[in-house]
Amino acid sequence: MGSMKVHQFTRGFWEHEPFLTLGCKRLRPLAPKLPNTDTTITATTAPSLPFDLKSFIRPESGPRKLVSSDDNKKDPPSPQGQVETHIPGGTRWNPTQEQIGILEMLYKGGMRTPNAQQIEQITVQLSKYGKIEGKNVFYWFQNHKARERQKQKRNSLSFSHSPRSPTIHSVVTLDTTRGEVVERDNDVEDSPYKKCRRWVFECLEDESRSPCEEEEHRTLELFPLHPEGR
Amino acid sequence: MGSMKVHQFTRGFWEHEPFLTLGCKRLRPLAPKLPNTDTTITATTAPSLPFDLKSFIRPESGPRKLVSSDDNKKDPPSPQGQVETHIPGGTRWNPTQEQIGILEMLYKGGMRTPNAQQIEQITVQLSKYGKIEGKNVFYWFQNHKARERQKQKRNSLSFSHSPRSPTIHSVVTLDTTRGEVVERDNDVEDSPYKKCRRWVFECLEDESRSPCEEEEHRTLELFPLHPEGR
DNA sequence: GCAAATTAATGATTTATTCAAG
DNA sequence: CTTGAATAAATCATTAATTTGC
Repeated sequence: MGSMKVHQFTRGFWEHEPFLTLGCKRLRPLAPKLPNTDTTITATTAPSLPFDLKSFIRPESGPRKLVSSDDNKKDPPSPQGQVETHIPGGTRWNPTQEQIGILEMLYKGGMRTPNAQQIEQITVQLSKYGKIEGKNVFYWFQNHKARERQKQKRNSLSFSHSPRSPTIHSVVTLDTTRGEVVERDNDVEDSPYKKCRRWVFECLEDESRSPCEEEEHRTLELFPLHPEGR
Repeated sequence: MGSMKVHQFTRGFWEHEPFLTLGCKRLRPLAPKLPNTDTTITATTAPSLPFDLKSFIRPESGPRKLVSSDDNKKDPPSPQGQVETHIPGGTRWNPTQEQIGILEMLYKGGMRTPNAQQIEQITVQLSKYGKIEGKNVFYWFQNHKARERQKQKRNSLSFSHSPRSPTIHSVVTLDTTRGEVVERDNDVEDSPYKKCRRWVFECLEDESRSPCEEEEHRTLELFPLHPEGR
């Protein structure tokens, strides 16, 4: 991955400029207060401003965003259209059986919304079984959570008719008493799978000690930060 | 006992809308903020890595929450002496005027959902005016877009009054002719502001133009920064 | 004049919905 | 149809700006 090099130019900032008021907004009705009326704000702005954005903006090699429709103007319209072209060479993640297995394990163990750090760890682990990125993990949890939820809702909603058909899974599933699973790999550490399994439970333990319920508890733990996008 | 979600109801209803607001945006807080060093804070501490994953990962195990006892909120009001007590990366981004200005410029220029690359660039630029991370940019666009939308909806909903007092401002200037905004500013190119403005528009141009270029925007390994629209 | 109490704004997360690859 | 991916809407949480009572 070519890490886009960005050499930082100027160390010195360009004195903050008055930054003329462009789009004004965010006003408070009751604000009879002036901003900094004081000072004409440093007229001393150094003329030397080596600020070559150009190198950043258009590194020749830099691929650009692409918008298929040319006339796709900005402007107010397009509430949400935002046509885009699809990713060229990028295919979507195709999880392997192992990966899914682990993810489900984590999910059943109570993990719902891993934070950045956890995602990273998970990604590292899962990458042993196939190509995967952090965002895949992130999305997986999002989707799985949502879909489990709607599945549940659907079920509870449909039991007015057929008294039995669904009756699926219920909570049972895998017995997540981690002790059971973990106990066997105390000696052999070579098997990546085993290692991973252990790691998984460690991870779970780390995150949520007890909350292993189906309920959608509001996040018990506030994550300080989150991944960039979603 | 179903899990009942308590509705907060603290949302702002009041919203008196003074038509046409031409005030200033985001006044400088009168609060304990340093008048001068305002922009220089965090100058040296920031690692100059343009692309540090750490910025995307949680910075550190910052003190979260740390709620005081619930008995009474009587927090020891720190006297004027030393106000700020927590700078460290535990607080949320507090944009400077310049940053907001640029972001709004971009927004008005049509940018709505910058991709990873763009976010990265923007972040680099904005970091010249204060501490900022990619996710802040990302969130800003999300929020701004959403709030502009609801504001508009609110407006269109309340146009039952004045038969003709259309809030004209919709289309707002913006002329992508690179740097030629409708400012009466001047022609001097030395102004950092101007340079910045040019950069902004280049950035925009970058996005809305370029017919099609295959690329591999996998800039961010870890988390989704919505590489492409859908 | 100040600082706590209020209130409006907005940054950050989570949830719901939608799109499209396979 | 299933499900990865992405966006929008809703919500939570914290901060800045004002009001208010000394």
